[in-house]
Amino acid sequence: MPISYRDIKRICLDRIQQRIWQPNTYLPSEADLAKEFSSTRTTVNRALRELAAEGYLERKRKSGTRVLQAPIRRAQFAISLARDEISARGSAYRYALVDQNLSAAPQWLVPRLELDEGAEVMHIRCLHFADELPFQFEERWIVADTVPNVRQTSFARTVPNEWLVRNAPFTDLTVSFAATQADDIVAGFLGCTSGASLFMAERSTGLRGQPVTFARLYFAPGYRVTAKA
Amino acid sequence: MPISYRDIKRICLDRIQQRIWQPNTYLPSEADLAKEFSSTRTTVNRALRELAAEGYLERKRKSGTRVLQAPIRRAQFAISLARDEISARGSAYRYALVDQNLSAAPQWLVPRLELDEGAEVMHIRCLHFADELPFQFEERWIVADTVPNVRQTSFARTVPNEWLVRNAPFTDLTVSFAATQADDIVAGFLGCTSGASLFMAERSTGLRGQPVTFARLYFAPGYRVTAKA
DNA sequence: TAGTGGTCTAGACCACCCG
DNA sequence: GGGTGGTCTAGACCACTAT
Repeated sequence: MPISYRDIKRICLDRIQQRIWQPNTYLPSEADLAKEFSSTRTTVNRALRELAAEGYLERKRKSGTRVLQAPIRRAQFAISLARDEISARGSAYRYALVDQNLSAAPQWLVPRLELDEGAEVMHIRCLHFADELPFQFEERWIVADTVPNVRQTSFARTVPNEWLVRNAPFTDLTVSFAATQADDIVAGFLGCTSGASLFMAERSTGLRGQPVTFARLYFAPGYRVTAKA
Repeated sequence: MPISYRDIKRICLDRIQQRIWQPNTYLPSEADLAKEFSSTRTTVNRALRELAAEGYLERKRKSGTRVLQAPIRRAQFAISLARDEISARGSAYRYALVDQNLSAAPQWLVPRLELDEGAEVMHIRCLHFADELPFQFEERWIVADTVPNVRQTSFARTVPNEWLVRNAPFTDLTVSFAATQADDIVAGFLGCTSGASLFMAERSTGLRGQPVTFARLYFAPGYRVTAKA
């Protein structure tokens, strides 16, 4: 019964984590490992390639495969739809539109999305509730030239995020997290005190270089985002 | 000249993004695609496997390969050392210890790290400066039983994070982000007003189930973390 | 039961790069 | 120059699962 690349991967990871293979030292060559495991170089290659992709190893032609001192661990934060996040917590989801209107992009947004001066955007403000408590206040701008349908769309009953997934494919995504202070407006919508410290996410997407949408998501106090790596 | 799996991957990604292959529909089988590209199934397999890993496709035996409606985009935040983050911005880095002391773990930390009641921890408070401005205030607890060396270590000139990388390997990592309000102490160290809204990261690591360290990182006002996907 | 992806083998050529 | 990883080919068997 042949040994699988998964087995080889697991064995190698053990050796790394138990420091049998010391940080900053070189592994045996693929050919040698293949002999050791009675396998082929193709199979060993896949195991090591994946361990390198996961940040444990660095591979270079001729030099060989080296154990990284501090494994580069990338924490992944899944930025999902509010509905999914709330459902996953076992809470009831409700959406509510605050208002929407088509107008020229605000000045600060122009450089941010690399818009043309005076480009039309659909501005939407809305709320996401978890068990009838405000969970997230969302402010979003959708570029009308890139997503023409948006001019005729009412978001009274349609969640902007979910509509976009179906109607505006994107290829580029940038997400950032920051802390901010609730102003009177946001505080009102989230039902918190003005000046409260809020977790904020900003998300912009584009389609092959063309700007699609920019969103600011204000989370109710106490929110945190977690990732295991 | 044979076609590479990268070429195939790029062509397939184009077809997905241009909706030539519609969301929720099935791709031709690997064997058919291999014919189309005058390649082999092995090569096509690698291309599709990677696209699936990146969240564009879902693959199942017998059913085939399906285009996902909303590509699952995972934003990756590299959690790096303060020194690296500050250097990357082109600023000068400086470290300063506030204090350190060995004592019993505070009550709230016990369940958090699944410690034994009364376990000894090294408590460290320190600062990271960028161009002489406070950048991050760090409060950290290192479990002495898991990392015995810590009892004899002075962090006056040694950055805890960097020392841990060399002396305490870890296998498990949890990171979370939240917003918090600066109390008087933190405000003093960061040179901001008390009550300011701060971005906070919490990071705990373990070694095969054993707790190693827990850290709270308070960033100076205005900090944000960004990821492209 | 049949079709599809998952994986392994055995061999080959090549690109890169250190000495 | 020579060793190492990167990749492709051609073929095979198997595991899963829809029908």
